[in-house]
Amino acid sequence: MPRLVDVAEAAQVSVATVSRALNNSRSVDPVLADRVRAAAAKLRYQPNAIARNLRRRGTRVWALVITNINNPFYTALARGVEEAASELGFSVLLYNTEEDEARERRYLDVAAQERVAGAVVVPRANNSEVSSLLAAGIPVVVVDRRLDRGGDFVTAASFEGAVTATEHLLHEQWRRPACISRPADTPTAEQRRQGYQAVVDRHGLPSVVCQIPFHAEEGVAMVDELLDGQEPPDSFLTVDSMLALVVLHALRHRRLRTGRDVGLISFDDAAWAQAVEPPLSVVAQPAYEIGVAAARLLSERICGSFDETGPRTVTMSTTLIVRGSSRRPPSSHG
Amino acid sequence: MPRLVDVAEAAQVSVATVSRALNNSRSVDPVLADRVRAAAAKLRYQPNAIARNLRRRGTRVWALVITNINNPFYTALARGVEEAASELGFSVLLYNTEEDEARERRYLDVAAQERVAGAVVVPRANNSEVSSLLAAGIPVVVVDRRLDRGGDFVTAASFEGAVTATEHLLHEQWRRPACISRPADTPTAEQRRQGYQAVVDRHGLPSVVCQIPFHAEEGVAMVDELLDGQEPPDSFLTVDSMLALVVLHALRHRRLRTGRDVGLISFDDAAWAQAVEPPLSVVAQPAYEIGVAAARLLSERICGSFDETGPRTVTMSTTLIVRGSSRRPPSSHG
DNA sequence: TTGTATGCGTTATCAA
DNA sequence: TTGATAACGCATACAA
Repeated sequence: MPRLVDVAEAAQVSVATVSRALNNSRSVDPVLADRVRAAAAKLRYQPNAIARNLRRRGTRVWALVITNINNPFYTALARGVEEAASELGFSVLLYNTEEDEARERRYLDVAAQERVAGAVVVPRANNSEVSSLLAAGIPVVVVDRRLDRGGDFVTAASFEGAVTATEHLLHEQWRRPACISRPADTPTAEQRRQGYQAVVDRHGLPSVVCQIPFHAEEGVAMVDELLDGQEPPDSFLTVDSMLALVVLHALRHRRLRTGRDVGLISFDDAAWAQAVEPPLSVVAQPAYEIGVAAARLLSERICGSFDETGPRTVTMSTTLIVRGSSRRPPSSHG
Repeated sequence: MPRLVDVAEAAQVSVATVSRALNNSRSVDPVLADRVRAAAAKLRYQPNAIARNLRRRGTRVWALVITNINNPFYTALARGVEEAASELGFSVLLYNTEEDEARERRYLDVAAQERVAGAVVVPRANNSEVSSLLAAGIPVVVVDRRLDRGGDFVTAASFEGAVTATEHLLHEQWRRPACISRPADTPTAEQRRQGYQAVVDRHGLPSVVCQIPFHAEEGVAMVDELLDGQEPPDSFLTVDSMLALVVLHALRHRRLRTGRDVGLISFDDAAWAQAVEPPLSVVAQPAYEIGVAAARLLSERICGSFDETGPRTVTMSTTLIVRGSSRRPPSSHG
């Protein structure tokens, strides 16, 4: 690969002039600049980012650490981050932790070693450690799941969304809603569970919570168990779209239909939500916008415009979208 | 951030020894090595990958260029690439082109400038240019969509998969299958269309092809138009799962039911395929495995073990999974 | 405005 | 086995 010196030689100028011309920094004679650009083009010169980074003491790369790339919520978020990053001139390193602590730790260390300019992180749990980044002076924007000690934070209003969803179920006259959630150390899932709990408590209804591990094959079996219980739930709030699929699967086995025999509402407006019959009611999160917002905060921190500002929190509101799956037909009341 | 010299000072040795101890290269006195490791730990030393890369003249980073991160097929593929890369000690830069030529070009240039060790690329079209990478001596593994001039290539058997799917539709006694595809410069979509075409041609049936742009809002309208035609199709083969959603949407409007009024089979076994009623028949592609295979080829090229070997092609076979949506009930024959 | 020369933090070569 | 030192390719301070 051609280097700056090669371009300099071809253009009959010094490396400094080439550097200046190519980075259009300061004043450089238009004639020389043209000669340099021509030479660079002819040689197909691509600046060496490694050397540039070393000299500038910083990369143009962000780390994006997510827990599950198969979850459409996170891919939408990733799209937002990547798009915003790209517009700001940053590349994005993708790290998929698969909800695994060891992997998360390793990835955060690697990101620190790569000297990323900043990181957007969905922590596995609320006690995850982003200190290797912070200690290196690398700004971190925590996303989706709150962190005990982190930097800026962007999330959706999980508690409120769950409250709205649960109240909606009750309003539809369902009387035994269950909450299908995730392990209790998953901040967002836990907040949604609490929102659900607050509502059923207030109505003096029993709380039925099922916490399904992320990698569980037995998710369907766990819901089955619930349905086999003495007083099975008559409706469900699932805290992510993959759990909605689990519930739908369990219901199908028993020929139970949503929007008639049981109620169902889920977090996340998945692409398929309107393809099932009846269409799935959801609490939609602005996943893409969350990603973009995180990117904005990160870029501000990197520019140093908010050096003295403490951690900022951006909470996006969720949207209740009532479709068919949560409705209770009049005939089945009581 | 502490540097090698800081560790050296703390451990009372030279930088060379620190470097050797930390990279456990060559022989270094166990006592000194311990002292070095202790000092490094105490200082929370994180090696500076930028400097290391400059010195070693190469990064431990791959570029992954995909066209649409919202397509579950590509996220599954990305997961495969990322996971394999991580095991091999590489980080992955994610570039999402959104099927946009200019973005693709820009991303490939940036990747070249970042001096990635290799790239896994889903080209937008068959005339996409990966030359900026190849010219830089960066190995490229092309994935999913064939490229006129590229490196190694990993894909699924699109033509054959489409043949199988179309034959299945005919076997179920559907008589006017349509192919819902993508613009003709999308290699994989085009191969699937050709597979479909080969079968209908052989049976003397009319070919009904609808090419829906990637970002089209009017997808549903285009399918509507098909259904409004003089002799509307009685069944559909969609070349990706997002098109299946489009068709399902159009059918719902007309209260047409798959597996009864019309037949439907789609490429890609999306997570929701079994959640619709009836469950969706699909031609499954091993997306994750394609990603892993691409990673393997790339790593072999990087190691230089296949320097003299010409471009290799790996074709994974697809799997026909017949569920309910493609069935034609006996009552509706003829 | 241009050129020379230095240093960014490592690794690797070479001599001790 | 260890240490001093020279690159790696670029950006910039400084001198011209």
